[in-house]
Order: sequence, then structure tokens, then C-alpha cells
Amino acid sequence: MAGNNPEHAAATKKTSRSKTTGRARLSQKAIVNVAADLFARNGFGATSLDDIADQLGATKGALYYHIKNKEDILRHIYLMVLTASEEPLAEIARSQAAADEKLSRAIAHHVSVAASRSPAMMVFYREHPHLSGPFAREIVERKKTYERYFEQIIEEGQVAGVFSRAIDAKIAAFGLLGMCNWLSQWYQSSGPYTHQQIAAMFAQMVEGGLNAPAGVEATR
Amino acid sequence: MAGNNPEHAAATKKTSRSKTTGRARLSQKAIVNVAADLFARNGFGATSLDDIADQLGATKGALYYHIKNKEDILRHIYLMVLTASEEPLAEIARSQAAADEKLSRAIAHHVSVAASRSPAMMVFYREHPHLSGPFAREIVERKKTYERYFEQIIEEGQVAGVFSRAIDAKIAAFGLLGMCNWLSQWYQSSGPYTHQQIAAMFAQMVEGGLNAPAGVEATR
DNA sequence: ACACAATTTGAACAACTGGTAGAAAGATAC
DNA sequence: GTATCTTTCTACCAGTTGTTCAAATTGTGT
Repeated sequence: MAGNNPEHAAATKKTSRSKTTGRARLSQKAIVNVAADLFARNGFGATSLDDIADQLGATKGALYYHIKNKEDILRHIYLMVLTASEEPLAEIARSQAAADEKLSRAIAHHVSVAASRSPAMMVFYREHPHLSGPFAREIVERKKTYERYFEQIIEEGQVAGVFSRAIDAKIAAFGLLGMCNWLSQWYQSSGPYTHQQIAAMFAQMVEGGLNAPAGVEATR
Repeated sequence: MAGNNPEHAAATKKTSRSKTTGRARLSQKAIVNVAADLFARNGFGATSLDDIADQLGATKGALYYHIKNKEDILRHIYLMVLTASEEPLAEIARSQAAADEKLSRAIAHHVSVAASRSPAMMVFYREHPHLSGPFAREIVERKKTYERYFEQIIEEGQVAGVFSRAIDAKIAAFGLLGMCNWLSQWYQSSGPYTHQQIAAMFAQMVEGGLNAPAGVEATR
């Protein structure tokens, strides 16, 4: 950022190197984790390599021994999210459980990833325009595949008569995914509910709905 | 961005001024709209004033006749979203309808804003770290107030016995809002459903749930 | 002690950033 | 045509950006 603006405060920058002692202990993983945090907080474009290096108590130049360039860091964040997400969901989809059971498990899985990898998740759904080349296309494809699993589980339930046909499966899947992905905007592990509890509520909400069971009246 | 990177392509920059003829016809509104688009696509930090000016077929200097500075543009985007959102929702909450009816209407309203102001909406939920000073705090407060309306409608329904008490109202509200806000990530007005239809599906999904009505079996 | 590889530094770089000043152009009314 | 006001352009500033690289430092095995 720049110029001679007196009230710059804005994006929490310039926190002065906080790592306490001596030399930095750099590693690709450490860089990617710190970067995910900063990218989530300030955005990819507004985060400089100096910011990342500072946060690690190192210098900009040192980063280049571990990573190819800035975009390379982003790529690693995307891979991190995908490797944590893909296989478990594929296995749930492959399993023999009933559709509603599958959906509950898929929600629990997705919520758990969103909760535990919250900054990386935020970056994942935000910064794809900063990926280029074939990798960008690959990510789009894998994301679509991932989302299609949810759609398929719902369709499966509709065919089996477990789920109503009144709602388009694709729209339902997008709605559900939005519900879960939004977690990274507000979830804090210090909050009143664990991510398992939240997942259970989401599942109940999407499957059973908010409406009170028929025939039951208010108690006052 | 910078250096001497041969494969820069990334974030769709450098589109060379596209506006065809003669002088630009600038206005605050035009600037804000174009900026919302670019901020949504590439992020606030990665969008330069030159980018905005180019897209308008004007030069950076001209922008400063209409706006105070870059952050000022962001502020206008936030105000745009809030003025379109707040009052209609407040009126729905104030109305005498039953809670489930209120909720449906609130969803329809929110979805409609998310669909029609999609880029601004994306910016709204993404770039708050780039707001500074008292305005930043004001926005946080107004956003919270807005979200609390949803929570209150759900609580109201729980008290009236229309909604089940099994799900925490705050979690339900966050889930619902995530569902709607996520629209800006995938909705295209050219798609198979209007935003009204999507809102109706979302309402049915959240209130009635996906589960098929009891006693009804699959038709095959 | 020595050699050799793995890391980190710190400076240099060219391009780009947000922001400013003043000249120039366009429009409008007389 | 002149005078006035609005709008846009050009040129520039000082600071920041991502990236490279030779030199210095550290770590490890012998």
C-alpha cells in the first residue's frame, strides 16, 4: 500500500516480527500455514512476501529456498485443502449406507474440514482467480467433482424415496455447501458448540427441517 | 505484481482499455460499480486504481475528482449493499405474519439482494479487513444487527411452536445465511432458475427439510 | 580440524502502487 | 468570443512489490 496516508491502520499490517529468538526455522509447511492465515485475513493480493517472512521471523529472500514463488504458496494451500477433503467424502459416497445417513456423514466430514482448516478453506473459496495455468483448471475440476458428490447423494435419496423430489438436487447441494462453507466466516473452536454438534444441527436442519413435528403444539 | 515473470497470466489483469470512443463519462456510481466487479473478481488488494480507470476508459487522476481515495470506493460498496438490505428486512420482521411466513419472506429478500448485487455482496463479506476507522466498526455492527433479525424470527417461531426447539436459533440463522450468501459464488441470472424460485426452494428446504413426507414410498 | 552441503542473508532490480499538482480540455451561459 | 465552472489528462513522487543472486552463515559427517 502506499503514499503518505496518515491513517493507514487498515488491514492489520506491520505487526513487527514477533518470533522471539535467534534464527528462523523455515520449512515449506510453516510458510504455507502462515501464508494461509495471512491470505485468509487480508487477501492474497494484499499480503506481501515481506508480511509472510516477518511473521516467521525470517527474510523475504529465505522463502525462495523453500518455494518457487508467491503463487506456488497458494497452490500448496489448495492442495492441502483438497487432500484433506476428497478421499473421505469419496468413501462416504461409496459406502452402502442409506442416503440420509450418507448425507449426515458427508456434512459431518465437510464441517470438520471447514472448522479445522478454516483459514485455508477461506482462501480456497476466495483466491482462485490468482491461480494460473493448468493447475487452475485442475482445481476447478476437482472442486466440481467434490460438490457433485453431495448432489449425487441427494439424488440417490430422491430416487430411493428418502428425500422429497420437490427441491432440485443441485440447488439443495449448493445450499447445503454454502451453509457449511460459511462456517469459516464465523466458527471459533472456543464457541459454545463443537464442530460435531454444529454438523449434527445442520444435518437435522437440512433433512428434517426447522418445522415442528406435526400435531405438537406450543407448550405455552 | 511484478518482477520479470514470463507466465504471469493469473488474475485477468492487463485487459487494455476496452471502452471504445473518445472521452470517458465518469461518475461516482459508475466507478463504484466497476470497482465492485473488479474487487469481487480479483480482490481489493490486487485491484489497482489503474485497473479501475482502465476498465472505465479513463485515467487514474480522473477518479480522484469523484472519490476521496481507494478505501472510499470500498465504503460506497458497503453502503450500497446495506441500503439495499436493511429496511426491507426490518419491515418483514416488524410485520404481523407468522414466523414461518416471515422466514420465507426474509429468505426471498436476502436471496434477491444476493442475486442482483452479486459482486458487491462478494466484496461485502470479503474485504472488511480493508476498512479502517469508525466506519469499519459501524459496518460490523450493522451486519450483526441484520443477521440478528434472522435469529429473532427463528426464535419467535420456536416460542410460537411453529419451529422445533431442537436446533439452536443462532446456528440455524448462520446456516441459513451461509446458504443464501453462497449464492454469489455460483448464481447466474442466465441459469435454469430465477432467484425467486431458488428462494422458494431454500425456504422449503430450511423449513420442511429434504425428507420425504412420512408414509409416502418411492414410486419405483 | 576440515570439507561439503544445506540454509539464510542482504542488497539490488524493475515494475508497479496510491496519491498529488497543474495544465488542458469540455461544457455552459452570457 | 469571453468568462466560468466542471471534468479529464499528463507527469511525477516516494514507497512497495515479487524475484534473483552472490556471499555469508550454519549444520553435519569424518
